[in-house]
Amino acid sequence: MDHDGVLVTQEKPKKPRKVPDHVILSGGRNNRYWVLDVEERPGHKTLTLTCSKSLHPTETCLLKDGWEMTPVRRGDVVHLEGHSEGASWVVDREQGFLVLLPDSLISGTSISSSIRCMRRAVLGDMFKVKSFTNTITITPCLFMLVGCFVDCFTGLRLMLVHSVTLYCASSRELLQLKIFLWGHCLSCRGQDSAAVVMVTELADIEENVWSPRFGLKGKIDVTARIRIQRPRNGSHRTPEEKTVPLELKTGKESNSIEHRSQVILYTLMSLERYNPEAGLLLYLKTGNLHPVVASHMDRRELLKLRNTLVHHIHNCVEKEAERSRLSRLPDILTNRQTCQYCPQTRNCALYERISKFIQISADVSEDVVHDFLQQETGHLRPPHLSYFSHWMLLCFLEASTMEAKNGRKRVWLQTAEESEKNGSCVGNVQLSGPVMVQSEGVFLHRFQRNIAVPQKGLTTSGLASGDRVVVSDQEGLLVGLATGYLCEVSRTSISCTLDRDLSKFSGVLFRLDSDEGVVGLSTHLTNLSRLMENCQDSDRLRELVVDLRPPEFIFNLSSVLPREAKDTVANILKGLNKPQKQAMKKVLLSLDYTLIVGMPGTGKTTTICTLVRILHACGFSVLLTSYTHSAVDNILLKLKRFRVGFLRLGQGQKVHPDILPYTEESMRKKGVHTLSELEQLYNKELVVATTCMGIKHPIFTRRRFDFCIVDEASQISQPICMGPLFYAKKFVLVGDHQQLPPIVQNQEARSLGMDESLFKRLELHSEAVVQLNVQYRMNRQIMSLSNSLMYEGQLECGSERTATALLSLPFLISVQSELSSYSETEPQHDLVPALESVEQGGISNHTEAALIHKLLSLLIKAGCKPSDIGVIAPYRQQLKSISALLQSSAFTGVEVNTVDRYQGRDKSLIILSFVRSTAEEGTLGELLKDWRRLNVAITRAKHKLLMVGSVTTLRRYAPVEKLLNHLQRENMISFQSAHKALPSIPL
DNA sequence: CCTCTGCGAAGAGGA
Repeated sequence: MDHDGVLVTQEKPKKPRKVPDHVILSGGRNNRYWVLDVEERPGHKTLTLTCSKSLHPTETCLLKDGWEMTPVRRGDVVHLEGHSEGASWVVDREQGFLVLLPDSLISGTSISSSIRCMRRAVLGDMFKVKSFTNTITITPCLFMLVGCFVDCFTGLRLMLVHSVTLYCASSRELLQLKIFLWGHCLSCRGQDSAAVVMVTELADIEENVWSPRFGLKGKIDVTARIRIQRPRNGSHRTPEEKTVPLELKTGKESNSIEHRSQVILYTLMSLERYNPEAGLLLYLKTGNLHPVVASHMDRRELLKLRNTLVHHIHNCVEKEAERSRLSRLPDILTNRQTCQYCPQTRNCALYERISKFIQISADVSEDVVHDFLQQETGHLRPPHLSYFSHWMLLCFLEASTMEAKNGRKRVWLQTAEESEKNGSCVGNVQLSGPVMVQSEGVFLHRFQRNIAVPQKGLTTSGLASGDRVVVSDQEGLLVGLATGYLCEVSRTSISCTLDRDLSKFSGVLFRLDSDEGVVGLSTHLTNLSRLMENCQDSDRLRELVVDLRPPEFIFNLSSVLPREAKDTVANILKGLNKPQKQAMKKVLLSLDYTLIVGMPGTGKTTTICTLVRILHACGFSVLLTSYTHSAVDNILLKLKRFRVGFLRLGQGQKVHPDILPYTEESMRKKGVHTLSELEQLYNKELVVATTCMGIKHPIFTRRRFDFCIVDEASQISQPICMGPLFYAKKFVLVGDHQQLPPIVQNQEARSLGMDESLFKRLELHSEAVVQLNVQYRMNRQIMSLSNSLMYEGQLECGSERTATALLSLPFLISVQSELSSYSETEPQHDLVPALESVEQGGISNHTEAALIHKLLSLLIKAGCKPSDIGVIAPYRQQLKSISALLQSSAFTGVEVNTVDRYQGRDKSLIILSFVRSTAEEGTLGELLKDWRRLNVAITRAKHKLLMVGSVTTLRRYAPVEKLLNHLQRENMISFQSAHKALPSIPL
């Protein structure tokens, strides 16, 4: 503190910071200010702000009467409510609100749960705790019940004076609703008995509200229209009409501060829709209706809580001396009443243990806390705690990068026109035709462009079928009305399935925004937390994953093979090669786990399919998973041909059409009405298949499997990969750590090892590893590249036919003569520098693209089928510039894609464009530094591989350098100039 | 510098 009493909270010197690209600032109603400086004085705080990315002009905001406690920091984005005079705002007891990080929408229940324990609310945001009850439900929830009576009574004027009786058609249950006499504002409270409130209409049920103004979100049980009749001096005044949120509670009538706060928050969220000054709280057990008046004071205090909560959620990682670490959470509350039934006790204790572990211990050493920690985490040893905290940190780092990229805020901060330019939005559409109910809670909508506004077609919008979408109104008042999936995009209309029926908005102009990247890392965190649980499943997995206990095997196959299955198994094994058979044997003998290394082209899918068949024949149950839907379905498509039944879990939209009949969705359509029928469906098949993220399905609250198989395991991060493993006694991971690792966007997280898969971690136990090294894809020369780069000669051809297979080019000779004349006429062309260009969307190389175009023309002319050709590049932008040259119909069928996307696939002929070609000292990108990406790139071709790139630049990448050396040694580089090389394998 | 797939969700209620 200096002599003025100014407390400098930020580190001096104050460097003027640039506003990051992803931050959107604005003035006006949804204003977004960037905090340039925070000046604290006793009793108040002054912020220096700007809503312009150029950092001027600046404004100030004075925070006092408690607002100065808001944990706002330099570099935060805030929203201001109230008014300003001459660019200076005042937020105090009477007026104004400060909303910290308003684009992080916090749910009403999170805030109300923070009233008693802020720590619990923060933990609740990180860890989704699975409820202790059975989550398999068929019976409609309360809201469907209410929905039913809305159907029956909409339009009916209900005369509710003192009490009213409603019949609920679905349950034949009698609901008695006593309607309390109620005055709508505070001053009337004393004369409540004089006012009569009538609910005249139920305007909406389970309305979804996103309120970017207050940084809130929630679902409002009932939106009710009410009439307030206030007699005065015997004479009747005209009744007042109001629309208010009504919160239903089926439990005990507590009228608790949490319940009332929820209602107050709903009044804030719906401020822009109908500006309610109060809401209703209805307890169905007693039928009592409580009015909840939303005073400025209540709203103010709740928003302060929200600000504290959002601060903790956002600052879960802090940086010290260039190194990140987990931040401390709000203090532990040791109130037996509150803590006793808290669902977060384990995480609360875990977090305390790891924060002590990492930081200098705080003063908490009370016996109560000690006992609590002992009880919850006594079973964990230091390695467990450090695994947990390490991965928590990695996940938070990664989440922060994803958050920065998260485009959801564009839905309310950008106009539809602006978003359409990014190709992530379609604006100016309205409902066309009726809304169809597809199934429970799935409503099929069709939208059309508003004809009054002439615009380009919808197919160019960038939205494609299968995308997740959010529907909002065009004006930005009704944000996040519904979410769902796009089904079909045609030139004139768009259809999608939504979670709400929007038919009452006919005529309203909508915008549809793609809703990507909002998954977050809650599955990761929840899995990590689960790994630390004190229970059998978790203890065993923790031993294997964290302690790296060596896996055990038995030696006698006959003890696991049922006698009656022996012949079948022997029969199935016949089609396999040696290493594949070995893999089968190893899995059967394993007591813990097996790792199958599937080198390129070695028949991974076939192997897994066979493995499932064998396990099935032995009567073992199998949980079959992978990270992607397509990988899961690939195996199932093969499995389908044999007589192996299975149940496929997952969104129908994402499942392969041929697998659809096996999904839960289509099974349920055949008639599942009771809980036991549903259980039957879930238990019927020995084989269940889903993605790693699909494990929160209710089936897993009960069922356990003998084996869990995870395909693509080397591409899955540890916290996700372990998810399905909780549900099986033994597991099999299939992958190849020499191919692509899990994608990690955050640089620091990657450097701290987040891209190490479980497959790789466990690989140190070589006794658990079987290698599939016999491949049926590449011919001998192509295979030699990979062998010299990665596999040290381990890769073998499965047959002489594979080894010698060549591309057939029936018209080669005529093209050759043409080619030689071409070279003679334009020899200097190849000496033109082929420099890369850095554009908005990434890096590309137009010269390489042109060269590839030429190569393709020649090859196709020589008789190569376009569908046998794949063009790959590490950079997405390069695909665009190549595809742009391949518009002619002659090229239809040529598949242009990234290296990453080609993993697991092959083509007869592959042309690889390396793209990078910089002048001398240009910076090197990350992509080509990865050995594994290069390995994938060169192992996609069966018969011919053409690589196009600049040798001088590429030599700076260690992996490519090694490859080039090999090519040179083997005399495989056929052409080279100063700036360009065209290595190729002779035909 | 730039590779990309996952996913329902806020809130239900027991003391």
